[in-house]
Amino acid sequence: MNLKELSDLLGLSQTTVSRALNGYPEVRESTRQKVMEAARAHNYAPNTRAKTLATGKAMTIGHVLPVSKKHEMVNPIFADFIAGAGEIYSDNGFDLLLSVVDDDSEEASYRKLVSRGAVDGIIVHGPKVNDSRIALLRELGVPFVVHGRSTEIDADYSWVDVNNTRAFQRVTEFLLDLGHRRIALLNGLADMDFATRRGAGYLAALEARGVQVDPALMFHEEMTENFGFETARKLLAADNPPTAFVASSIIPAIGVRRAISDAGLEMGKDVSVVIHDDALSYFSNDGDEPAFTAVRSSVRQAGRHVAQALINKIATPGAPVHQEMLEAVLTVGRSTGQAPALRQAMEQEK
Amino acid sequence: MNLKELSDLLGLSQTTVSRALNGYPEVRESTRQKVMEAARAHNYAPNTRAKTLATGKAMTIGHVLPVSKKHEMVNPIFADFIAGAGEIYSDNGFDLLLSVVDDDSEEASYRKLVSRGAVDGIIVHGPKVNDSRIALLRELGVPFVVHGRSTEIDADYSWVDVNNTRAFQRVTEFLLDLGHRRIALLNGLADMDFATRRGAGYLAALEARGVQVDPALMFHEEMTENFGFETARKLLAADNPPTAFVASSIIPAIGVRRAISDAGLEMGKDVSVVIHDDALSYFSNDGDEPAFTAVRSSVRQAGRHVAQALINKIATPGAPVHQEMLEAVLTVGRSTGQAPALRQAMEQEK
DNA sequence: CCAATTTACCAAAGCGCTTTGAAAATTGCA
DNA sequence: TGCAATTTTCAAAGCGCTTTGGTAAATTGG
Repeated sequence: MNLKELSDLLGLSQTTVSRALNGYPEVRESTRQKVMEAARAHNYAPNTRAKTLATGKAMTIGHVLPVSKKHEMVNPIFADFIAGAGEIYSDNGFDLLLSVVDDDSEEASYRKLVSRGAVDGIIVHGPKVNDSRIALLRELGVPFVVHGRSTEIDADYSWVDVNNTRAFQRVTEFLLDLGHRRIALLNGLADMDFATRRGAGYLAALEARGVQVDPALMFHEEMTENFGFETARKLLAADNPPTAFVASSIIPAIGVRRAISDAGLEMGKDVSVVIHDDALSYFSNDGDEPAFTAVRSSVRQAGRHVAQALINKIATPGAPVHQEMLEAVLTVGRSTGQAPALRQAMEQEK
Repeated sequence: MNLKELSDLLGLSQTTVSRALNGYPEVRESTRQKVMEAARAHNYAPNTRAKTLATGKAMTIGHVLPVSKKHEMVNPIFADFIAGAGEIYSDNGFDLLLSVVDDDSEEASYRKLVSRGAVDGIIVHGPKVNDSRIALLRELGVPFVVHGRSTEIDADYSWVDVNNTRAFQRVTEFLLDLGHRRIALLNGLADMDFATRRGAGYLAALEARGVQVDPALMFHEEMTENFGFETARKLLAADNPPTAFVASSIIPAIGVRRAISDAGLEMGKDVSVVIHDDALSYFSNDGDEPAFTAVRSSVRQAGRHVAQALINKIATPGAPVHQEMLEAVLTVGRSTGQAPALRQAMEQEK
């Protein structure tokens, strides 16, 4: 069923039917009712491609999912983020175009998305330090919003980010307050912007307290369960092991937990663990007393915010950039406790 | 830059430029070269919407991601599946349209996707027992492929599925061979088709060996880490605890592992665990001796197969249905060992 | 060398919609 | 009742592409 057929059926012109359907005022209310009803009855929905061609708006948002064919990693926060963004798109009549591209052809993929006129706007995932995509998208003149930020780029662009530095400074301070001095950091890949900021927060906390930084306790890797496990296993078996771990995501933290219990130690007593919790749906870390002490910031919520910001940007081209900082909430769970040394000292005092 | 501008620039007609670009024979090779070059130089790519309008093909595959607003779950295998499918789409010039919809309006969403002419084909995720979407999509006459199958529907439709029944029968037999008799099953939601098949495999193995089935050891729930943890915690604390667990995914199994070590037990010795491993990228369970004994079947690979099947179907409308069964590989890891009773018996024999 | 092909290109129609500009129908008011 | 103002409807153009049905130019064969 297309517009012509529907309007022939109703004995009206395509113009009138179109206007009736799209809520224009210059059509009698009784006519509109009839049209609406007929459309519903015949399951008519305007052809997307024709409509977007005529209006010049694609009503589509592009997401590029870079997937390395080498290590086959696909970011686990992606699904939750998309779910959040997708809710907003549905509510606003936008489609979501997902482009899965090989790591090294990401830029070409953005270019093509725009020159094909396939999307009205783009969301940038996982910005790196000094990310070249920002300059590219500005050059292409397409509206975009970054989930995260990119250090060293001072151009004005729209972003929604968690205050990573502050979050990691807080959890590190929290561990320091508990008497921990050797604190390992399991961070994301070094070129990722969020990892840089988290590292900075961690260092700021240590330095503010005059605690010596040990580079041998700082790790940058793909945030797999195995990374957490192997790193913690080695550290715990070595001389002078850390008494606490800061993990960039719940996934490596699960590996850390495994290594701790394999070593016959108890998490929250012998070794403390704090995490950044993205509130992934299959790894809920909530309740009165969550498994992990965490700075939490829902990535699904971030998806909603980013999507809304982009839609606003598309609706109002001239508007100023949208820059939004989300604060992470620090929640204490069962994975942290006083450093063993401090506990002993306090017991002796008694 | 659009076709008209490009052809004016070249002093050629739109027809010729279009044909040159699309590889038709009736254009001189030297002209084609010139056109190609100019297109590249000016970063011309044909407008997707105009092109698809003219050809009548959307060159887009639809995926519907149902997201319950209640429990906010988004299937963690989704991202990996999409990554696999997306690779195939990219290679074949298809776009991926992702529709995030609320649980209860999923059907309406398929309807609209088709009547809007937004997609050439649809992939069905997470089929339930007697899934109504199959009848719906047949009625709509749109090509589709199901990732999984739907019991009780005998209509011919295309699917790619893992042999879930066989896989779970095998792991259950494996545990029985090790002397386990009380084996808990942590399955997915009861209305999911895969859960039904897995349950059937588990039961078939027990029955074949004449082992009494204890319904109190079978659980159907959303496959979260917490489900695994809580279930195992309670079972291990109760009278007559199971000596082995079969988990439908690595995620609840991680919870089971946590409960085991919290109870002061050792996985692989006191309690055995086997899993279905979807080979999620952030939870690699491979290497010489993986953490978990598992039946493995890469969901990313499944994504590739499903996507390819759908593309073929679109290209050849008359072709017979595609039904493909993937077998899962049983790999022995560190999470399984002889049942304590059997071990004792064998030690006495010596 | 000229008719018959073949080659290389082009004008225009059409995909299904929105939107402009105009016409027809209705209403208001003297 | 008559005419201007207003409301309602319509025909046709246009969005950027593909494709049909040509035509002129180049090539071939006898």
